[in-house]
Amino acid sequence: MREVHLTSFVSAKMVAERAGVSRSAVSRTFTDGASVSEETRRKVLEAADALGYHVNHLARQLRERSNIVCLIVSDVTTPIRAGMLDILTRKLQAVGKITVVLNTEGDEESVGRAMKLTLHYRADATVVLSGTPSSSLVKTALANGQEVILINRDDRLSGSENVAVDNAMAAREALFLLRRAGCERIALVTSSARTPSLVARERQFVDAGLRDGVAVSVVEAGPTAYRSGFDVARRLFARSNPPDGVFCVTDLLALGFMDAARHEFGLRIPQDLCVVGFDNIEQAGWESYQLTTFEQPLERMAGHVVDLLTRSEPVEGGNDGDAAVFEPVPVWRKSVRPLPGI
Amino acid sequence: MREVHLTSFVSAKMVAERAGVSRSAVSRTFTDGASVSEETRRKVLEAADALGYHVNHLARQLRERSNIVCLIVSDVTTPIRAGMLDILTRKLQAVGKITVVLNTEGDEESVGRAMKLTLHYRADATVVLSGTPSSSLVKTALANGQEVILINRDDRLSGSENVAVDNAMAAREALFLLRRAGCERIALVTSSARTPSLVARERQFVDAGLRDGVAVSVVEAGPTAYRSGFDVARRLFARSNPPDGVFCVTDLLALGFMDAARHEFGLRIPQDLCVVGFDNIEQAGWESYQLTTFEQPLERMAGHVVDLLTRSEPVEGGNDGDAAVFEPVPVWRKSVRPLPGI
DNA sequence: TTGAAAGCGGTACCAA
DNA sequence: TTGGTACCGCTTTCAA
Repeated sequence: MREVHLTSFVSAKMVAERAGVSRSAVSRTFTDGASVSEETRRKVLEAADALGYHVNHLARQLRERSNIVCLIVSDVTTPIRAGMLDILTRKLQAVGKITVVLNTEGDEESVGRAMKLTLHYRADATVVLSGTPSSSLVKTALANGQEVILINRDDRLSGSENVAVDNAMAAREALFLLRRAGCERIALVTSSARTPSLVARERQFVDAGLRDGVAVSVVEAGPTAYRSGFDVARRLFARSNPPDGVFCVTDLLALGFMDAARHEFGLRIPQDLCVVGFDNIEQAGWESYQLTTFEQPLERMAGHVVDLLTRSEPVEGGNDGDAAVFEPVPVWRKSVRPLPGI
Repeated sequence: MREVHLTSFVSAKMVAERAGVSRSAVSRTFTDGASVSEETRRKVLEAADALGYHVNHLARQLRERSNIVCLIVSDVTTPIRAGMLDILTRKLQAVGKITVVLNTEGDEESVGRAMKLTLHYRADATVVLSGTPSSSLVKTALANGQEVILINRDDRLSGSENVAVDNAMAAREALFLLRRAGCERIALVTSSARTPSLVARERQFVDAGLRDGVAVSVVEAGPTAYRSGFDVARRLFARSNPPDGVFCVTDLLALGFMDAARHEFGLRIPQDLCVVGFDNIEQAGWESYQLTTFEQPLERMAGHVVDLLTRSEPVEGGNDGDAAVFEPVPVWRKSVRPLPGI
């Protein structure tokens, strides 16, 4: 490789000229399974290397798919989101797709803008991690031959594919753990972000309580964040009749809750208070927390997304079947008493 | 909007046909400052809406820039990286650019593959958050008219632009804090990932010690992670003559270190042990840690990146000037004794 | 195996 | 203001 200083991308034409062959020859050299003689191929590769040529995949897509996947997401700094993003980008890259991250505020308008961008950039697929796109935009996307995959948004939008985690199962199990530990005043801490999957966790937990004949008090924190969990615990334990067993719909809330309980009120966990979370973010395993929680099987969920995007024959006009739902796996640590009365 | 079911993107031609105008008219309708009559514009917009048309920005790039920026990054789940990614995607979107996230392992080969992708996808710019691209690839990128921005990689690659944080300043200040607190056995905990900026922090801290006449013992943990900090503390405090003041080159290391010191050895922080971190990730402010640290001014750094990418006249053939360096801001919390002997 | 030509979805220029 | 035309970089078909 020698020359530099062009200030603009080198094209196949330039390579062709330098190699003394036709543009077609250059193209063929870079498409597998095309017929080029060893001789031409060598000349082309040499010229390409000298010029620093790379095939323009965007021009290529004028005929085929773009291999672009858009990820619509908010709260990227949140460990669970960052985790999902990490795994998805990896797996997508592994199958030759590139990921455009569209960072939104999660509100309808912002998500709408993002959806339009996915259309502008001819993404093969849109994967929605947060927020809910309007159904008309989903329809447009599908009509344009784009796949739409919704993750952990339990609202079924016609035509989209859905992958989700089994909230009901986690909620039931969480209640079980708390009751087995002998907790008598059980509370559910939820967030002000009423996303479908948070709401599902909440409702299922309360319902499970109803079935068991235990009253669950529901308390709404602020946004899904450490600070919200912290603040809500300060409120709760400053009042009479505070809970002795809590299910937080998110690890982040749980971690904040634990910190306030311990450092502001001197509560011991799990002796005085049992806490269960959800997500199994890395911090839940840190020595200061050792939170018992439920892990979202991100790896498998992302794998499923990739499967959907790579199966040979995408379902015409989208999917109307059920969501693929994955079982969260319980992660037993130390924030819940193992046996009653201990 | 009515019809659906096309399974492939709608083009300007289709809109033109439906609206009964020429392709040019459609194009003009969607480029600002073009001259179209109200009447045609209306017809076009109507047809476009009915068909669900969106301009193909990828085709547009055949003539102009792509407005794609590639972010090369590893360890996305790490709070500091997630934070950078969050801010950058936001700010880039705000100026009409979209972000392709290229998730790498940080090693040369993986970064090299990513660099090639940025060329394939005709990115206007490549921003490297982790790993170091080979200088020949950087040269190729620049030769193709792409801007290359390196963040926190102190190795100067000719032609690239650099933005970094002032490691020397933080290292000096960290030592000052520890010494003022009366620490006598000072250690530096670094990671096995010998990235330029980690190495700089380490070297500068040791040098500052030398100047002050205090010996600093350097201990290398595993990769930059909580667990590494934890393990290294277990090793250190199981031996004679353990440190009483530690600068960890990363908050994540510091947090793990604190947890092991407290929970495995019963050490009190800051009474028995002072700890200083770097990054100011969210978790550093959590009640269980209250880590004194240095904040990377991500907001300003990202702002600078965007400035570089949006200035009207990019420097021909790249930049060879100095890096833009930003001062980390000290965040005083509770992991260091405020005054000697307390 | 090769080169010429057409077409992918746009934009820009030109003459009407 | 409008439509026709050329061209952006690439792949594919077609004839040689």
